[in-house]
Amino acid sequence: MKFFIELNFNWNSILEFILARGKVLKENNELNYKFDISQFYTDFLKSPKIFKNRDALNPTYIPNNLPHRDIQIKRIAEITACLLKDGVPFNFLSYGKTGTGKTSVIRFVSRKLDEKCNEIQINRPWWIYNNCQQVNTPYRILANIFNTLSTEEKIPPTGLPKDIIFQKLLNLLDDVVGNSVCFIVLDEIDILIKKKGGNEILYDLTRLNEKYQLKKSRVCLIGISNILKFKSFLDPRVLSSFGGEELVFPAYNAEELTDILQERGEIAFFKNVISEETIPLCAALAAKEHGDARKALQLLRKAGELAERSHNKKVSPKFVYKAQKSLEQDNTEQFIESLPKQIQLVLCSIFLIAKHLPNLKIITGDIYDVYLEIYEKIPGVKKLTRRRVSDLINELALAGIIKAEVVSMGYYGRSKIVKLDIPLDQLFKILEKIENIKHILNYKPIIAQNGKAKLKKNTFKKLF
DNA sequence: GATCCACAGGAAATTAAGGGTC
DNA sequence: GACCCTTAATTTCCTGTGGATC
Repeated sequence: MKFFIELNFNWNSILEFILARGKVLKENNELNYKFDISQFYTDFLKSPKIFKNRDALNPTYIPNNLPHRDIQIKRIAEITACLLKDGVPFNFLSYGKTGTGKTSVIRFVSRKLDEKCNEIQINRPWWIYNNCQQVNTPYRILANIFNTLSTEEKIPPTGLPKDIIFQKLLNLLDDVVGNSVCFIVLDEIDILIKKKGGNEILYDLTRLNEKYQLKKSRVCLIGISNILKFKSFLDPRVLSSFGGEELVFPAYNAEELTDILQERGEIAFFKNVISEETIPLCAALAAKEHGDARKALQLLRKAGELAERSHNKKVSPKFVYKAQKSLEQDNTEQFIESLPKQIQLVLCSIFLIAKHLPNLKIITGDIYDVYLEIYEKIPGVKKLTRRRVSDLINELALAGIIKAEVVSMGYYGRSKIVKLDIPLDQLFKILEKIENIKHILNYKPIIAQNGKAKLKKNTFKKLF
């Protein structure tokens, strides 16, 4: 499809071709092909066994050794060690980009600390993990902590006043945690802070020990963030509660990622399954993406699975390249399919303009106009305002589906120029799979019907 | 230098849904 | 059942933007 773009072919004819071809292939497939699941399992069993422990490549797997994180492990061990002598560790913050081992190091230290508590026969601390991307309202954070500690009573998703839950939590902490410490780990804490009430709940949690006078138990707060500058959003009172304790997790380089993959590979695969060049290649590809160890592990796992499916005994570099392509496609497809209907409609509006007017600079006003033309074609979808559609465009840009750049055209106003960041044909194939959307894909927007893009007082004329 | 355009985007208000208490 | 509470999604209102044009 790349050469189609370069030669500037007419998209209508291309899409008609794709549609027609797709239809023929589909019909042929339906007539001649039947998937034999029993045979598939039989064949799968005959394929060489290459995975010894597949879970070792999961991001949640904590190995017995974490390479290149000794400094951070030592620092957290120093902060938390006082617990072994009846002390209360300081609250602290950890920073680092995605896949730099922040959560893994904390889980690793928590496991070692638990083992030591068992060894010297003192009460083990509680560890409560809260990912603020999923649980990010004050109410839900309190409910999550309560529900983790409580085996009987559970807090519902909504309904109770916050102060009631707070009081229940205080009682529960003393009952369940007893004379020990409860570590509350707030992953992606920056998301919480940007939300209304985020600073207040942090303030309350950091003051549990003093202000609310827990009788027996103690609480220690650990904040984890991907954003180095997030402290600027913190309330000074909250910031002071973290006592200046901070840990930075630098990104891994290719050599460090190679070491990590080497160790995990030995746990995950049977001996001599991985080609010599495979691990350095995975490491190099992941290092390009900000040294993300999670990506590197995902790549190695997918490469292994592809080799297994094609009955190969070796995980060679060709499977790494295939895995990379497959992961990118899978992620985009899954993401778009899981989007709410309204945002899918906005994306569909952009698609229709790009399809029918490939040379047009797409602006927010055009997108909204096309959105107004198509939203009624989907049952149960109500019209959104321009303001909301503007936010949805931003969400698509944030997800990397489109590129959006604010430009000023002086006397002709200010708008956003939007460009698709994935190939048009790939987007077509994804949208075609969405039940309520697929029938709109052949619609021709009014701006394409009369051959005139939005030109208010010749606005954006110079952009053509 | 004032005016204008077409929005961008922040903040507060509103709405609907889910749930609890009395 | 009335009322209270929370949440997420959305609307409404508003100010800001920045460079071409007047």
